[in-house]
Amino acid sequence: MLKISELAAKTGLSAHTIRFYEKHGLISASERSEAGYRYYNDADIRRAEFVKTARNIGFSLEDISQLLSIRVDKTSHSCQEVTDITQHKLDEVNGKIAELKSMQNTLSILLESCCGGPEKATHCSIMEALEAGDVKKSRRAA
Amino acid sequence: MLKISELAAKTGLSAHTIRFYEKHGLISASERSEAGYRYYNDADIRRAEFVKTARNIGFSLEDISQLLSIRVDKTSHSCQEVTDITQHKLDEVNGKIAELKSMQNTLSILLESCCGGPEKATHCSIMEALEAGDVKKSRRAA
DNA sequence: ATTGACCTTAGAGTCGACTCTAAGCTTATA
DNA sequence: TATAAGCTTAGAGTCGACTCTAAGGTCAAT
Repeated sequence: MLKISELAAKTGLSAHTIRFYEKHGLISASERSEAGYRYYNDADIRRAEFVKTARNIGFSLEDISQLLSIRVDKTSHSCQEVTDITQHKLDEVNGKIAELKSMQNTLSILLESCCGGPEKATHCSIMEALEAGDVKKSRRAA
Repeated sequence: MLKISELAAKTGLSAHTIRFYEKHGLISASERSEAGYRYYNDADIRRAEFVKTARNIGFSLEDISQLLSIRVDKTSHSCQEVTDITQHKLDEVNGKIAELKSMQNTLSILLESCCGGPEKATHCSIMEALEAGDVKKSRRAA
């Protein structure tokens, strides 16, 4: 049985974050001391580590919530449900990458065009490009 | 001289956003009607379009603020200042891409490992990987 | 017995970039 | 003249994931 700071040390989450996750239903302490201190057993610890792992991969707390509800009753859920969540996340990630690559491309082109020296910015080609507006649009998504 | 909704139509920003940008010192209307209506002249419009272009590329409002202060007095600023902002942004973008690629990689591996079918999730290899915690860490940055 | 480290809670604050609301003028059209 | 569309403001709300604060209770060691 670990106290909250011990679980924090073990998982790398902060005690604050653990309480925050509890408030949002991701984690809980199956026991409390008389004084109200949280005590985490092995199952609690495994669940917390599951959350940490999923978080590290990049799943949102909402995604993790879904994964956890599959986890507690695997026989009522299919592999497809799991891959759906994962695929959806991958699509999201791919979308963001595309967006960022467009930005990267634009920024690289701008940088190549400019001397970058101590010259006055009067004829700076980056400023000119921004004035002219002739830059690819890297639409930012929600 | 354009009214705010006309500037909005012209730039693709919303009137709300234009006022928001004004509050943050990015844009302003050089004239106001007796009733207080904003009126934008050519210089104002060009400035608004500059902001829109920079925003489209992915610069933050803070970055744009700096670019604008260079823009209003180019002789007091060097190309290097402009490239510094641009390079900094590019570094940031590259960092985010690296992060997302790591996520992408992890997610792809997970997806490949799972059948994704209607089978019960009891032995789902994605769930198992999350349980085991043996997944690459894609540290999310600030 | 006292210190100091650790625990509890509800609730507020942070970040960035909007987005919206309410209440009340103004202006254009029918 | 009445209605609707459009403008004004200050200020609040939104999103996600924390992060922190205040005020107080608990526990181990000296």
